[in-house]
Amino acid sequence: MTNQEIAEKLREVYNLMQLAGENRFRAIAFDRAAQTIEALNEEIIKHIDEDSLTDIKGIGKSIAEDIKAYHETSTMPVLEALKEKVPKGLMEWLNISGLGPKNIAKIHKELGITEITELKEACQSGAVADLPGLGKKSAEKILKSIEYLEKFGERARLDQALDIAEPMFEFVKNLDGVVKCEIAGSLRRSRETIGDIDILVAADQENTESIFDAFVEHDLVVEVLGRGETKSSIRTENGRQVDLRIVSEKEYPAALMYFTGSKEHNIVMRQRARERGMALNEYGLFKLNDEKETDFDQPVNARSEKEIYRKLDLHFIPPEHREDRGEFEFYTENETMNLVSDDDIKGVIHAHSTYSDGKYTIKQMAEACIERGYDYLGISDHSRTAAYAGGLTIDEVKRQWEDINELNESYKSEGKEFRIFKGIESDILSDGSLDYPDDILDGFDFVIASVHSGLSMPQGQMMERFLRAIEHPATTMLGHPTGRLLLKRDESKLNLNQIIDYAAQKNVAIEINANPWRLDLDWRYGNKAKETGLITSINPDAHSTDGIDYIRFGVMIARKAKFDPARVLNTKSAEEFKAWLKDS
DNA sequence: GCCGTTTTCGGCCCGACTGTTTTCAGTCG
Repeated sequence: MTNQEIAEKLREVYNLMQLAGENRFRAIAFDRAAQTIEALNEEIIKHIDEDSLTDIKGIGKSIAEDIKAYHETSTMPVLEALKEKVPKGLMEWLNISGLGPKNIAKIHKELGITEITELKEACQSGAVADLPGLGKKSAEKILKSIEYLEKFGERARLDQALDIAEPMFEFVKNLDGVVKCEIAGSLRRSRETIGDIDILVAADQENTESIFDAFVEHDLVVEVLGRGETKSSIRTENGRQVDLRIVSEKEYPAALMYFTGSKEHNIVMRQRARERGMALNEYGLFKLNDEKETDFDQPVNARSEKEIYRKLDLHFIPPEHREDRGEFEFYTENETMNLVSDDDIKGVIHAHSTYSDGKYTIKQMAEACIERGYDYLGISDHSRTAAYAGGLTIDEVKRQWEDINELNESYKSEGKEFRIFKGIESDILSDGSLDYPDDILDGFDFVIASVHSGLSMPQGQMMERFLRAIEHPATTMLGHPTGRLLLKRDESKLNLNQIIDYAAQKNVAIEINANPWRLDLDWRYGNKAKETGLITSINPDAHSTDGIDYIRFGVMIARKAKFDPARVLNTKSAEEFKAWLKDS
């Protein structure tokens, strides 16, 4: 039983409670408990064994009992009771934007339908529009949302979101009257998937009309979802929603903080303001009046996000860390955290060539690295078991080594500092062994051990497999530990906290696979990684020269996961990297 | 359902926008 599994169950309770019309705060308690458990640095099982569940903030007697029941019986009474009450199909309706729990319950109750296909029909037939409190426009909106949901999904990957957000941002930034402009929301926080895109603008009131006009007429816009005095929303051709919010220059810092989120971070910030006799909203920081209400006539002067944090006894919290996962404790004590940045990256580790399933030769990949200013390339093609990906036989490995030697010598003779390291992405076989005999493994400069098959093994077996791979003296690092593909394939069942502990102990790194489909190791394990001193490597897993640029996404995630340059292998120079490989 | 050094009961962040309403409920972030 993983933390993730328990969190999912609790979140299911939260969703079903909303649909059942349960008390809002009771429902929220389950959501908060889920959030807390996801952020734990240790396994929840430990708390069950030690009977210390209620020591965790947000978990009281009742939820502790639910968790224990689930541990013992694989069922949760509160969840089972809700499932009796709420039809399963309705859960999916919650993903339809513009349709919330109240109206879902109403439609279900009045029309007796439970499936999205039925909902679609009811919208088309006019049955939904005839319900009290709903109308023609509501039905149309629901229908359209379903269509987009079916076509594009609920969320987009980081790279997909940036492809829309960046041109949109450039466009808005340069409009007449725009004084300040930034991308806010989950994109500013470097989340691995994005729901919608938020752009914030500071402008004088007389210019807001024309800015909104230009925004809703942008080429990427296919539908205007809303247009108000301070906010407009549009949908782009690839189904993403973009919100543009315009505030005055004075309101900008508080608005930026507000629209950056996360929701959980904002809630804590508002609580902190209240504890200090102030109120924080998107317009600014204000004093409270005698009735403990926001007194808009008494603003507290704060001209930047940094100053708002200072007024609430905090140092500036970088957007990446605004998730209510320990940032308040850290930035009370510390002014900054040293975080890795793009400029720190010196080399490219984990790249494929035409020897296996890469599109370009080793030389072409190396040239692309040189062009981008990197000092070294670690080639790591697939190992022999990965036949589907052209995994290398022992003979091919030996030939590749010769190729690399030759290339390195030619760079040397040309007076170039650049060098190529010999690596392999070795499959971790089902019993946890690596994919070549030891004498071959010893010939590589580095070995990335990855799982590519049997991804859905039971957790116990999978853990044995991973721990054995970590133990192997040839293993330099683990590749994409969970095997997930974002929005497409789930993580393998793992106790990652234990894997991190063991890897750190054995001086084995765990990569942050920077491919935007993966972004694995997940940033949520950043606290655990920091605590254990785990080393990572920001690896593009490049299958082409363009793929090298994935490093950008990896750096975003590494920052979010609180990695400083010293704990990132490829911030080392080639010589330092070589020395580290020898020592480890 | 959870929480607490003003509290063990009574709060729990808060404002914009929309659609369906005649003053507000639902949804969103």
